[in-house]
Amino acid sequence: MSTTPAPENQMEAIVSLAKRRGFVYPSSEIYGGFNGFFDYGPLGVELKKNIRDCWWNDMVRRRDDVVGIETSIIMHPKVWEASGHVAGFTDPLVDCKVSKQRYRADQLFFAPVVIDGKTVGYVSALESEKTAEDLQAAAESFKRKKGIQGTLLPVAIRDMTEAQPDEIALIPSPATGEPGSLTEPRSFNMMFQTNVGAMTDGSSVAYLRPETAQGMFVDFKNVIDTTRVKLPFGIAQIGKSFRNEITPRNYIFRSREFEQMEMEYFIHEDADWSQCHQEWIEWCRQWLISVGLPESHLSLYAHPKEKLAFYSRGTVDIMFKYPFGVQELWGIAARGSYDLTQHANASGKPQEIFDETTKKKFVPHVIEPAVGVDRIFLAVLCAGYAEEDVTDEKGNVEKRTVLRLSPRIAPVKVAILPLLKNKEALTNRAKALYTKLKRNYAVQYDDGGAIGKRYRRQDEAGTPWCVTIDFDTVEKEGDTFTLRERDSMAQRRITETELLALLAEHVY
RNA sequence: GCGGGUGUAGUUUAGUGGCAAAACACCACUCUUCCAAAGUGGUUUCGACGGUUCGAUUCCGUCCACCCGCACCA
Repeated sequence: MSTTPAPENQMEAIVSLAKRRGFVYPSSEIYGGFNGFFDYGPLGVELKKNIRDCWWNDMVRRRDDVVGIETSIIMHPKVWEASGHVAGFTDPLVDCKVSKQRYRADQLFFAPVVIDGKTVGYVSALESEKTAEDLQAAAESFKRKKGIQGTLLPVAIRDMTEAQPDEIALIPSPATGEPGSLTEPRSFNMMFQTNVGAMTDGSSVAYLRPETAQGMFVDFKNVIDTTRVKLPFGIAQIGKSFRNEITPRNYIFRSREFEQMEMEYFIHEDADWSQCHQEWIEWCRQWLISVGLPESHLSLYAHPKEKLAFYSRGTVDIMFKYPFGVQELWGIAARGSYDLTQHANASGKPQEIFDETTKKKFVPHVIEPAVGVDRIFLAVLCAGYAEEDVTDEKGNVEKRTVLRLSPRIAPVKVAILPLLKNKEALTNRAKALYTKLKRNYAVQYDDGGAIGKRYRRQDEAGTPWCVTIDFDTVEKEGDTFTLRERDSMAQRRITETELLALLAEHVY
């Protein structure tokens, strides 16, 4: 019988296991932790590296039409002006301290109520089709209620980004109608700033990249000039990105420093982008399945047209059912020629390709599958985590915690276990096998404690197979070991040749 | 950023204004012929800072972190 912990406890159990076994630690923990940042421990770094390697192998090396690059994390500040991040990543927000409502400052409007040339108060309104009328009506109502005589001037509308500090306390909250509860507009540009060089004035400001994608666009010309790629082709990159998230949440799901795997697939301007988009969505879905995510936990979400960024022709997210809800895992966006055009305009360097048939130059369009390594990491942990009730020979029921990770990404592929550690014949054979296997695979040698305990220890680490060197190995013909499978706990005898074949088949 | 909750060992949790504990884990030794065996020994803890107090892990304050809800997530 298998039991799954209730959803409200599952994240806790996973976080606890991840810490206990050395997958994920809170960042800077001895200083009390640091919100939005995480460290990956010895098992975690292996798992993460395997996720990256699988993606790189499948996306770059095993394809003829995708090449890889690695661009710098800090790029010329103009990159982010051209991409729209300097302007678009800023969202000044205003809070109402009484109602706890939060407003975008540029969508919250106000006006002074001016009677006989004297400002007697303020009115406010949210952005709508008739903001001006609303404010005018509010001003008239204000005048009536206060019983002030005189001539009311037409209201002069401004939004909260233009409010003077001494005005903010006088502007009523749209929620309560009373002044005094609104905060100053706070700017939340999500790009981390730093300074390059010795000077720290405005001229030296640079940004930590909030996405790796711009590297592919900025190096587009370099790649087509120095390699033999022909449309359609992709440029891929894996690397760290940084976003100063207002509220990091859900463990490593939304953190301030994270790792992206992005690919920009460039196609002819006349190509059927919709079909290409669909093909990449399916490719990504199959890839997720290939690293062990159950199809049942995956779903697609097409962004509604009216919510798309103006340059986007369509964005589909592959969603994953996390314990805390169905959340975005992999976004596949059709971005048209927006990015290359932006950089062409900003840099003055055309980003074009020559079409031999039409003898015309054009800017390619792009399909962008973008995924976070950390989100896949969390997904495989959540999907693989299980607690089972197992009954032993005496009828005792015990809990088994197991991490069902695909052999492709499991941090340890095989554990080599001598049945007993005080019998040299066993340990010598085990060490020889260990030495041989570790040249090509991540393997562990473990002779500590009883065999059952070692099996369970490997279960928690997600090791798909254990190989036990027993007396039959060294005393009987055939040099066979016990192969114990993590998921079924089944055992069978296997030769070294068969073990190598098993690994070659499942670890790729 | 707001409201609520929570911080004690690697993990899960007891407990107290006066020597800080248990289980599991981990390490060592003995033992052990296939699913968290047994014995002995051992390492490790009151999130940080300040206040009250003769004395604070405990009470108070501030901060930090984590969880839940709201808001936010070009």
